[in-house]
Amino acid sequence: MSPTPRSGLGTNQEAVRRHNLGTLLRHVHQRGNSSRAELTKGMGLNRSTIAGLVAELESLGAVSHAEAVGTSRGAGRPSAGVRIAPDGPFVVAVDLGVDRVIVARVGLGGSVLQRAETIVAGSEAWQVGSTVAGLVREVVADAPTTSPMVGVGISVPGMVRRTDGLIRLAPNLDWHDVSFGGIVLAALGVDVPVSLANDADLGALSEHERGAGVGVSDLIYISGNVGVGAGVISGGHRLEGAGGYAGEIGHLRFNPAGRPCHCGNLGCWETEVGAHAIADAIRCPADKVPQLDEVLDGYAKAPRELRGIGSAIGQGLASIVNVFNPQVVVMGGYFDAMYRLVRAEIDQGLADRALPAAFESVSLAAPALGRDSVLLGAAEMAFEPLFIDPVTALGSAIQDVRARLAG
Amino acid sequence: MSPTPRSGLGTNQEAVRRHNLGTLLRHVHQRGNSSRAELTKGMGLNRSTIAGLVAELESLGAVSHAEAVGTSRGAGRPSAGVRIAPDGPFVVAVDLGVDRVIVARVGLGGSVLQRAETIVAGSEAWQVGSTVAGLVREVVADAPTTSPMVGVGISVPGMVRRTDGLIRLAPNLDWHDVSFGGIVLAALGVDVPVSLANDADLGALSEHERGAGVGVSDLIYISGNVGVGAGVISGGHRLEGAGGYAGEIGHLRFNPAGRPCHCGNLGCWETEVGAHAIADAIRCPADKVPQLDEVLDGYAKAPRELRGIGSAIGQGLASIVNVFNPQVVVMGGYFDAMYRLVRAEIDQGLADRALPAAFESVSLAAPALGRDSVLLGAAEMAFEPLFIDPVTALGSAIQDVRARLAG
DNA sequence: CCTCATTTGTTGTCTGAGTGAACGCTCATC
DNA sequence: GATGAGCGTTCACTCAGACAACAAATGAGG
Repeated sequence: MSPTPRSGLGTNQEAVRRHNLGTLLRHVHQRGNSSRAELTKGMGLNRSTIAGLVAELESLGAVSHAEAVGTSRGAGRPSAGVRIAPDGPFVVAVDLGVDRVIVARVGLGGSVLQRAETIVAGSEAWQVGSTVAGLVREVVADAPTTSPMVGVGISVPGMVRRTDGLIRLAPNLDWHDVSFGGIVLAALGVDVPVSLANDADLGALSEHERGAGVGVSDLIYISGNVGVGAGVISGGHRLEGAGGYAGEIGHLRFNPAGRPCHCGNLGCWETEVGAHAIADAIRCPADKVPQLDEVLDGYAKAPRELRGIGSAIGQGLASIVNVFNPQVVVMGGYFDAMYRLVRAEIDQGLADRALPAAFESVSLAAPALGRDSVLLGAAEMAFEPLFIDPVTALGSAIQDVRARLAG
Repeated sequence: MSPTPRSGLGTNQEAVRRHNLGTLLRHVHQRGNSSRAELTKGMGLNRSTIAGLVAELESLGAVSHAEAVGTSRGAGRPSAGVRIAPDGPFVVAVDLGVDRVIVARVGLGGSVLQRAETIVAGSEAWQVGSTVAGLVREVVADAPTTSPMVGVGISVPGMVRRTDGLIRLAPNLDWHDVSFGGIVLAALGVDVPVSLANDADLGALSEHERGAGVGVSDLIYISGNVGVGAGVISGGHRLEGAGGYAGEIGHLRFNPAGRPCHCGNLGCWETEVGAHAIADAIRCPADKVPQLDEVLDGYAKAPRELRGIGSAIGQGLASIVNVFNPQVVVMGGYFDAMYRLVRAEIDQGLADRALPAAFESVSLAAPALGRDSVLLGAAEMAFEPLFIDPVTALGSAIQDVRARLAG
C-alpha cells in the first residue's frame, strides 16, 4: 500500500509482484505457520491474489500446503494452512564473540535447526575464518539436499562498514580492516551472499522481529559484551549511519574527570559501565571478563559494589533515551544480568536523568531471545534478501549445500 | 521499484498509481522545473508511462506544460518541459520562534511566494494563535483563487507529540500540553490538514531536501535557538522516536560537575553551549538572548571567551557523531555564527573526541538555506501528503482560500 | 542546404497483476 | 439436519505499465 517515498524510483508491476511475494513470505516468517485467511487480512489483498502468491511460493519450495491447520476459531470453512516448508530455504548465522564462535543453521520462522559452537583459539582472522568454515560444514551436515542456502549472516563485535561488510575495527579481537566475509567464503570454497553487521544492531533486529520488541517500532538493544554498543531500530528501520557505525554509545561522554578509555578520551560511559569496570568492582579476574554475564549470573543478590555501576547505567541510559526516545530498551549481554541484580539503581538513575516526555513511554526489558538474540539477528539479516525478492534470492541460493561444502 | 518492507501491507495497482504520481510530483518539487526525459531516467519507468502520469498531474493542476524548456544538450528532439503550475498548490509554513513568528506561503519547488513576520507580544497560546492566523491571512492575500491550499506546517521550539501534534513542552514559550494546531485552525475558521513538528527536525528536513544535505541520507541539523536540539535524518528517514521527541541532544550529559540545567540535572551540554551560556560569556544582556545569532554576527573576530565554548561544542558534537555516524552536520541557529567565529576550536574538539571511523566521513556545514531552513522544513512537512497521494491530498485541499479566510 | 543519427513524443497493442462476483466446500450453531 | 458464516476456486474484468512502431525535432557533418 505504501511504497518507499525515498527511493525516488517508480513502481512497475513486476516490482509489485516481487514486493507482494516477499511481504507474504515475511509474514509467514514472522508468524511461523499461518493460514491464507490470516495473510489476506494482514496484507489487505484479495483472497484470490493471496492464493496466487501462495501457489507461487509453494512452487518455489519456500512454503508448503497444510490442511486445516491448528484450531479453527469460529464458523466457516477452515482456512488452508501455509506452512514453512520442511526442506525450505535456510541461512547460516554466525555469532562471532570475543572468545567463542556460535554457528547455526536457521530456517524460516527463526527456528534453529542445527548449531555448533567452539572456543576461538587463535585470534588471527584467517584462523577464525577457518574455524567458522568448519562449523558451517557441521551445521549443514543434516540439511536436506533440496534445501537451498540463501546466505550467511555474520555478527561482529566491532564496527562494520555497511557498504561492503569490511570489519573496520574489532577492538577485542584486535582486528583492523579485515574482510572477514571474503575469508570465510574462501575457506568454504563457495560463493554465497554474505552479510556482516555489528552485534548490537543484530540483537536489535531479532528482538524487534521476534523478541521483546515485537510490534514496537522504536527500540534499542544495549549490547554489553566486552565493549558497550547499541543497536537502534527507529520507525521500524535500522539506524545504520553513513558508514554503518551508528550506535557507538559506549563512547558517550559520561565523566570527563574519569578514567582513560581505550579510544583516547577520558571517562567514556564504557569506562564506568563496561565489562572491565564491572569486573574490577567485583574483583573478577581479567581472563573471565568475556564470560562476565555468566559470572554475574552466579550472584543471587547484588554485591554492594555493583550499586554505583547500576546508577551509572541508569544515568547513561537517560542520555540515550533522551536522544532516541525509544519505546523499549532491551538489556543485552551482561546488562541482562545487571538489570536483574541492580534493577532499582538502574531504574532510579534513568528516572532521575531522563526528560519526562521521553521517560514516560520507555520501558526496559530483558532480551526475550536470551543469549540467542545476536545469533538470530544474524539470521534475520541473511534472510532479508529473501523478503525483498524471493525469486531472485532463491535463484542465487546454492542447492545441495552438503555436497558443495564437502571439500 | 522497492516498496517499504515494514508496512506489512501488500501493494495493489491503485497503490502503484498513487505512488508513481506522488513520486513524479516529488521529483518536480525537488528539481524545480524539469523535463519528461529527466523524469523518465529518474524514475526508471517507460516514456509512455511518464507521459500518462504527467498528463494526470496536469489535469490536477499541479504541473503545466512548457515547450522545449531550457538549453537542449545534445542531439535529438528536445524533451517537453514539466513546469510547476503558477497557480498550483501551495502550503503555509509557520516558524514559531521564541520572540517572533514567521509565516510564509510556499509553492512547489520550495519557493517562498509571500511572507509575513511579527514580534510575538503575549505568550499565551491563544494570543499567538490569533497572531498566526492574521499572518496567514496576509500571506494568502495574493494567492490565485484557483490555487489550492494543501495544508499548514508549523515549526515549534519544543517537543511535539507525533501522533497528534500536541505541544508537550515548549520551555521558552512556557507552554505545556498545548494543542496549537487546533488553536490556529479555530482562529482561521477553516479545516485544513495541519502538521506540527520540532524546529530542529524541520531544519534537518529542508536541508536534506534542498540545502546542505542534498543527496546525503544521513545528516543532523543542530539547532541553536534558546535551547539546543537536533533533527536527525538517517537512511533518508526522519528519526522521530516513539513519541516524536527524539533528538534532545541538549540534555546529553557533558559535565557532571557543571551548572544546573532547567531539566533538573547538572551539566547538560546545553548548560555549556546553550544560548544563555554563550550570552554570559560575552556579557550579552539576557533580553537579547533570543537574537543571539544576530549578536554573534556582529563580531568580526571571536572574543577569547568563546574559545572554550567552541571546544565544548566540538566535544559534544563528537558524542553525537559517534552515536549517529552522520555524513553532514548542519550548524543551525546561532551555531552557524559560532562555527564562523570559532571554527578551529569546534573542529579540534570534534577531531579529538570522535571515533576515527565516524569522524572520517563527517563534515560540518553551514545551513545552505540560511535562516529559512526551519521555515522551509515546515513547508516540506506540509507538502508531504501531496507526494504520498496527490489525488487525495488535492481533494482535501481547500480552494479559493482568500475568500474562505476572509472572516 | 541536405542527409543522417539521435532522442523524444505519440499512438496502439500487449502483458500481467490484482479485483470482484459466482459458486461450492467445510465448519459451528441451533 | 438445516442454516449461516467464512473460505477456496474459478473466470471474466480492469487497469497500469511495457513495448514497438512511427512521427517529430534537434545537432553534426558533408
